[in-house]
Amino acid sequence: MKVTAKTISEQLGISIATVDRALNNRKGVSPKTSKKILEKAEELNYIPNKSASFLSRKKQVLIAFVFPEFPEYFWNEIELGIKSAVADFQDYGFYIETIRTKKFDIEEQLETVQEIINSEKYDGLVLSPIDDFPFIDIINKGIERGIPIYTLNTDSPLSKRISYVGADYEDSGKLAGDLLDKFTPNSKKIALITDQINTLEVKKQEVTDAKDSLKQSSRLRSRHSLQIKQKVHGFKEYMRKCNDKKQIYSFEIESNNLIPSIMSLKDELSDMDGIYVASGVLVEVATCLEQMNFNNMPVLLGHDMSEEIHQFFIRGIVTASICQDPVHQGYLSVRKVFNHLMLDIPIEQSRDIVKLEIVTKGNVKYYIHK
Amino acid sequence: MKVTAKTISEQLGISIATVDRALNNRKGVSPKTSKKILEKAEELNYIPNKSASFLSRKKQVLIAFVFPEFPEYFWNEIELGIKSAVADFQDYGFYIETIRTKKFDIEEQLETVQEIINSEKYDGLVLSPIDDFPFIDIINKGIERGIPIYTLNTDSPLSKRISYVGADYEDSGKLAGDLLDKFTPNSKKIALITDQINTLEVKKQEVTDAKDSLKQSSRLRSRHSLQIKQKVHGFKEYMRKCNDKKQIYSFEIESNNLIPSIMSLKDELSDMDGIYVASGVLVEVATCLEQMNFNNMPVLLGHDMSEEIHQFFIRGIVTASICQDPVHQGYLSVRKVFNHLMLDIPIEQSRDIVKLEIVTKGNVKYYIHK
DNA sequence: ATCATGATGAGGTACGTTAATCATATTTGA
DNA sequence: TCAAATATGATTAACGTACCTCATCATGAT
Repeated sequence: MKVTAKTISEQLGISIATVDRALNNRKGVSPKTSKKILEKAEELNYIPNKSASFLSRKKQVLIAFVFPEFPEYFWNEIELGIKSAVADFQDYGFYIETIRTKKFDIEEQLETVQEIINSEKYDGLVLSPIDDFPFIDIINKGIERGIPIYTLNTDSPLSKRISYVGADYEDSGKLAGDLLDKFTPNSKKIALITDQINTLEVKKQEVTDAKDSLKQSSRLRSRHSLQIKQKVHGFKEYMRKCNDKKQIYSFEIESNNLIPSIMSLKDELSDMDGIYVASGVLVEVATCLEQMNFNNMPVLLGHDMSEEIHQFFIRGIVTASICQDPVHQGYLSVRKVFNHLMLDIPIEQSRDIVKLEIVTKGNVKYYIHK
Repeated sequence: MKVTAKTISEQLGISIATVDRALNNRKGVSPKTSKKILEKAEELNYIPNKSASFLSRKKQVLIAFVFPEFPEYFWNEIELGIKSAVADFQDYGFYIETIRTKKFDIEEQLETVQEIINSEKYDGLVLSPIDDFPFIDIINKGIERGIPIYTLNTDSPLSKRISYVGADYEDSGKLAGDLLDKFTPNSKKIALITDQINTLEVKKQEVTDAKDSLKQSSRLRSRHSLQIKQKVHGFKEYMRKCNDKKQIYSFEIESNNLIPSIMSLKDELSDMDGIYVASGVLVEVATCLEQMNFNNMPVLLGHDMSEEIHQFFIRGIVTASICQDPVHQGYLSVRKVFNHLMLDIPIEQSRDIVKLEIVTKGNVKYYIHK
């Protein structure tokens, strides 16, 4: 019943040593013999025992995970997923260290990544870049120095990162359109709310050295993150294609002055039928909306989950939220790296797109832990 | 960095043999020494290496999974989840066989389970019972004979099954209420559609022998399955508590005459604002509704996912569906049994409730494979 | 003093794979 | 045809845990 390397060796009358050489394609086996062995392995459906393999190989791998501190709830959930994956894999000699950076501080994150690469302590790096462009160069340099780099939750698609695990934000925006459409069947006015991040202004050609992008700190500029741009594009795309009766009003609020800048929109928001908050300020918008206390409260839709948003669900202020199960996302990202580095499953520049899930009052309890 | 049994032995100056005896609480260790060793293990955060442990123990476990053939799409997805879990665990000597039974044939399923228990070939049994009552006795008998029995997707809560992995259907009905409420903000008339299954009429006291319930085959009767009863109860409960403006009209259709009995409801359905299909006949209801082609198509809501339902999403006939990610559910059930049987994680009569997920046209692609 | 009992140590084997060494073919090329 | 290169076999030692036997020593009961 159980097929081991010994089974193959016995059935073919070839020594285990040679079988092993063939299976791990080490030198010293003639092509004929090798072929015979591999065919037999196929025939018997031989699967090498991972436990024995790792035990024997005694390979140890340490991976660094770098992501922001905020939104706290979201990244704590991600960390839960990472932890549960580590529990599964640490027997195989696979270890992980997580390093948190400040949310909006792109320079700190760049420095942290640079330090990690320089330290040569880690066998791999998983990163959630705050912005895409400023990281292209540092990622590519790291890859060239032989350290595998992956992205998580946010991507830097033009870099040479090995793989991305996270959502398709274009799709996320489209789903928001679909939902708002369904929640406001006969209504017309929809608000789209976004805000910006502080990032480094970088043109691709002009950066040739990772240190360069650090030197450019004077050129900090506010703009939409890649993620927001994609959500907004998806949302508008959906509305254009599927629903030409609705009118979209876009509002830009100030990141460092959230509540006042939302409150100042009171008049505009008063006759909206629905509001879509594309960036991570759903709690703030909900807080303001509750204060405004309109006669006809608009449908409010946004992203992500937290204990606060939970409360807004219960009070009926927020109708629904679009989430990517962060625990699963964390687990998946670890698994991806494990497969690549420990099982030598080749990954060529890939994207693992996680599910978009719809959360309302009715199923929120499955999305809140503790 | 790495803590093994040897580390403990060296730090305490006690031989590995004794350390091992203490860690696996075998006899031959004085309480003092044992305490010292266990405390040291705790202090060093010693985690026995699963790989080495399983390799050494050479314990082999074979589990039988028994579930219906239909709905085909759903159970195929479950099987995918099971397979991926098996891929993770087979190195540890954990094997699984799946056995499919006919959907509505409760007698066949009882017989299959009896055969499995009698064969003594399996070290455990995971079962998705078609109905709850008829399985109480056979499960209890199996448990008494020492074979661990678990339920999956549908439960037999009054039996002594070790654990249940699946949804909370009461909650599922409530979520349906919540959604329908949100999709039909200003409307009044809601249809609730159900159908029945053929099951054995069993009173708890009267069955004392598993064979008895087989002998009673003449007493086949139609009634609502536990699952449907719970969904309907949850749905009505939600509507009662949260929305007294809506009127619910219940319709019972004939399981062996689906399409005609739905079509006969044409007049009643014509002025409904929303329809909730609580049992697994969403495709049939959607088919009929599309044919009826009302001026004001009602919002149609049901459960589960399939390629057919996908198509109805695209054509706008079905608005949303409430699902439990079947792949994950399958994976989870395997993991549960693995933890119990291989890691000796004690489970006392437990329920693992899986997430309820909302699927619409906007995120359906994440729920359809191939 | 003798014997049984239990605690402990020492040492070994096994699990399946990896990987090394050394010895023995067999083939290849000049 | 002989040396060099390559293929193969035989043997062995890890990896960390589980579990077995045998020897030793201390304790307390008789």
